[in-house]
Amino acid sequence: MRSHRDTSAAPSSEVEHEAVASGGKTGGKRAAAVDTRPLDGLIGYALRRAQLAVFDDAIRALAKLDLRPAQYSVLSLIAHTPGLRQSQVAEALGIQRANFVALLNGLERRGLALRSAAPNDRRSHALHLTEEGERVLRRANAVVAIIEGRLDAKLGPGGRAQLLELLKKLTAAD
Amino acid sequence: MRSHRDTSAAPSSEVEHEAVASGGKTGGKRAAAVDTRPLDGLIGYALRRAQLAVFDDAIRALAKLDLRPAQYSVLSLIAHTPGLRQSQVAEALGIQRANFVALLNGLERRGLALRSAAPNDRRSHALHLTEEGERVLRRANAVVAIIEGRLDAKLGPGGRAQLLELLKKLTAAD
DNA sequence: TATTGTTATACTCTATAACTATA
DNA sequence: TATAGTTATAGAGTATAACAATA
Repeated sequence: MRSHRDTSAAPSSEVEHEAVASGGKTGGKRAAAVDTRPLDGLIGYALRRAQLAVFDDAIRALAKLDLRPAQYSVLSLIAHTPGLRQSQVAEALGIQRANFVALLNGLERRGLALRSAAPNDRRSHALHLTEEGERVLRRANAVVAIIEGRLDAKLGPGGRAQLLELLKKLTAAD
Repeated sequence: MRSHRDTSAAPSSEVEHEAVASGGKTGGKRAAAVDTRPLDGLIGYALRRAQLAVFDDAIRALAKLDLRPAQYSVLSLIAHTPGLRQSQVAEALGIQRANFVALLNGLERRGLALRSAAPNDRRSHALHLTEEGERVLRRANAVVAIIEGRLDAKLGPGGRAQLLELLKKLTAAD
């Protein structure tokens, strides 16, 4: 997608507007990289860019199983604790229960998860994975392991533990 | 607009709840926290939760200036490098140039930024902040400084530099 | 009365195709 | 032909109100 841009060029604050008459067709008109230093030091900005970069990868990889990250997380939680109710899963993942309905409909329509009667409350549905759901989840777990492994390579030794620790501090309530 | 609900499908199999162990403690009105450990170790998941938590705060704070994070980042870049063209700013922030139009329209309508004639290319618009835009940006910078300061308190000494370093590694192209 | 699942709705964000005017 | 800005549109994601069944 993005063509490689070289030319770092010194971060001079003087911007040269002229030049590069750019009449050339095949030529070398290169877009000078915009100076993003005003934002680079912000945790919020760095966090957003990193999250987008990581999810870009994850979304593409999981798409091969026709799964989106949110669907994967739902399958994962249900598999680990069968019988969870919709509200519980939705709240744990920060999804409004109203929006969780369509998400679960999709998983159920594809035969990956199912709603069954909850034991003590006839308002609730207990959630379970089907055998197909378990199979898809296993394949998804393998995909995720590869993605996370690539991130480890980028982070270097000890990087994962360090990063998880720091992110946990940010996520904790005030 | 997805109003059609799934009437078919749903393997409607008999409700087979054999030994619905109910995950352990049934009863009790306390909302037992869902076990999210299957996800907690994932960089992707931790990154998303942290980003949402941080932005939740940032969105609320910037809303007092009627600014959203994306608008703030645009004002910030234009202020630092006046004369940037729309495509440059959009690409630097990972926004499609088509979507950047409405964003900039909003800033221009409010008198915070303006499009002026670009010197060498009559297709392009050079972007600048108005004086009001500079004023709003200064107030926004103060707001952002407070937010980032709160994050520093959570991260502890050295935490910011460490986190920025790790996030940079994740954002870098392969 | 309160809660669970549900529907409907609206608003933001994002992605893509196509147009225009320039280059 | 290619590029900058623009329009239109569609798809996800998200937030809120309201309703029926049940607690």
